[in-house]
Amino acid sequence: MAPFTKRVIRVIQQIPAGKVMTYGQVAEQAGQPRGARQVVRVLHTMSRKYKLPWHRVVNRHGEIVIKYEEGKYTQMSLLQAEGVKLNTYGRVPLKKYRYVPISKA
DNA sequence: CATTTGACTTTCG
DNA sequence: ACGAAAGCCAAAT
Repeated sequence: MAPFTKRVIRVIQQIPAGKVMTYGQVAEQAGQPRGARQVVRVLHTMSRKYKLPWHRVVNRHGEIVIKYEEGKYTQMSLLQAEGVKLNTYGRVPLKKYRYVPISKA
């Protein structure tokens, strides 16, 4: 697997409960600002084998973007279970919940 | 090897 | 603020 993929995994595992990151942010932290789609792929592939908090990753508006309705509900539940409130439009207020990593390793 | 495929992002109207 | 179109890049086919 590409080193980028590994870094993506590590970044995702570093997201604390009750916080979220955008796909773009994760990609950026993993060293590839344009790699949002690869982050998506990693989530798909690895969330089965590794235990990744895929539900803490949303699109740049804090929206739940998942392709299947069931997945959306799942993610909503998990987030709310961690104390994340969704606004009227069903979005996560990134202003409050966006996780900003400090180290850049 | 060429084409398709995304749980995305940016830009333009 | 919203929708459409183009851009991006690694994996699967």
